[in-house]
Amino acid sequence: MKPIFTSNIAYRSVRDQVYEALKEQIISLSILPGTALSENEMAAEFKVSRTPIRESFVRLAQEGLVQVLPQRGTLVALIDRELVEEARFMRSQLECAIVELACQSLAEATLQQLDHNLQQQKLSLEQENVDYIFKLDQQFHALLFAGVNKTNTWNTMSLLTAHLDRSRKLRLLDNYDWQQIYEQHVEIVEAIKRKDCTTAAAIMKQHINRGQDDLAALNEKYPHYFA
Amino acid sequence: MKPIFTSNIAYRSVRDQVYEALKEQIISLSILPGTALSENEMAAEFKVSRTPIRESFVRLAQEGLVQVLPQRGTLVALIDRELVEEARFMRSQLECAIVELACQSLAEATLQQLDHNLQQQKLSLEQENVDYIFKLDQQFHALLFAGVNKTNTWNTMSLLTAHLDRSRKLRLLDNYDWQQIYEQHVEIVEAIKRKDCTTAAAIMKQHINRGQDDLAALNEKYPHYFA
DNA sequence: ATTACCATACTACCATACAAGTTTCTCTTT
DNA sequence: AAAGAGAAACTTGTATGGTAGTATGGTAAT
Repeated sequence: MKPIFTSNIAYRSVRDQVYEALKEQIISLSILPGTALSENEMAAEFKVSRTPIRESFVRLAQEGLVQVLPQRGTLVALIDRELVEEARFMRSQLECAIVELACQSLAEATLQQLDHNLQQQKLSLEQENVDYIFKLDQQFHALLFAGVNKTNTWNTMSLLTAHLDRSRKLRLLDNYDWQQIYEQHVEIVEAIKRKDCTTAAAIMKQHINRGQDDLAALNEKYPHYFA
Repeated sequence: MKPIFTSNIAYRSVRDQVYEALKEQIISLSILPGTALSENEMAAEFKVSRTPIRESFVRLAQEGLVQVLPQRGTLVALIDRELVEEARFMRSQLECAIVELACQSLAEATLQQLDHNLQQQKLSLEQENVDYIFKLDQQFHALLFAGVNKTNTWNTMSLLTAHLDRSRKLRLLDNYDWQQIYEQHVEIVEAIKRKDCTTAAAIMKQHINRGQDDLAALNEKYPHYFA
């Protein structure tokens, strides 16, 4: 009688697994901009058929992370400066609004999570564990959005900021300023605790727009990674 | 010798055509929330195989417009109030920022396009051509974003505001306030021409958040369309 | 040496076949 | 009549085959 859900509590299709794996590699620059991605090649690599590979390409193409040229090939998208600038604009606007909301009301649980995150950041900083810091940085901002019930906003924004992340990653290859980033994170949390909207937003704006001027230099240095 | 691009200046795959057609129908409520979409059915309807249908579903699922239940079926997503609220938040923040940018500098060509758009709005208003007004409204805001070189921001935002559009469409089925919408559009353009940032942003904020309170009533009236 | 041409080996796109899980209906049993 | 078991008709997920367009490399003609 009762159909009810019989299974699949956390079923993840091959398509989604491939999508996530590729996306991670593209954003982290494990796969460099401009690299050719053949359906057959990837199918062989992941030991699956072309179908789930293709469908993951469809998703990545929608986000602009790969470029599909019909009958010619699929490339990891080059870094588009226009996209990077817009991603920064979007992030700047939204993150500032979020942090002001956070000043008005933020769950106690979230504050604890933020503190915990900051502790881990400090640790990773001492250990110079760059990859993990990158993840913690992402998580820090995601926590702020989640804390004011704007998870979907974060997710949507992330579709564009993926491009920004790629340029950030490129920049951080030879220029570490994690110390400053960490300190700004601390200041932001402190301002939130004081409910000091103005300061929090000001630091956030500075925080997001830091490194804005380096983009042209990166383009000079790695011209073949840019569109 | 010269490989060059031999063809396909504006080739659109079946997948993309199906995607666009379905998306339009979902947002315009031609296909109602909760409707079952079978791959086989759609394949028969569009007279193509399941493959391009499936791939269009993948895209729609990524935007949250359809919900794929493995081995069970694919549904047009119900309207999620949380998504609608967040879409409104995101739009409010970004549109206000955009209109302020527009006050600072906007291409003359864009201003003309806006004026032309407003004329058409007025005409459609008199003719009560609702569907076309809806399109013109979209175009009006898209023009503002394009005028300050934030097309990608508009496109990314649209991924979330599609959900908002659906609730707006539902609301407009029995409640026409296009006159007010048109007047606000006029005021916004006038403020931009005066380079009056404050007023422009204020009206825009009001413009975006109009109808915010109706969502609960809609949920009451059409409960089976909501999640 | 250079150019034109053609065969070949790619590519992604679409169609189809098979697999595995879910729902629904029917028939049997009580 | 009600309930349970099982077959059949769905569903989406994955694999594979065929097609058309593109890039490449070799060959022949100039």
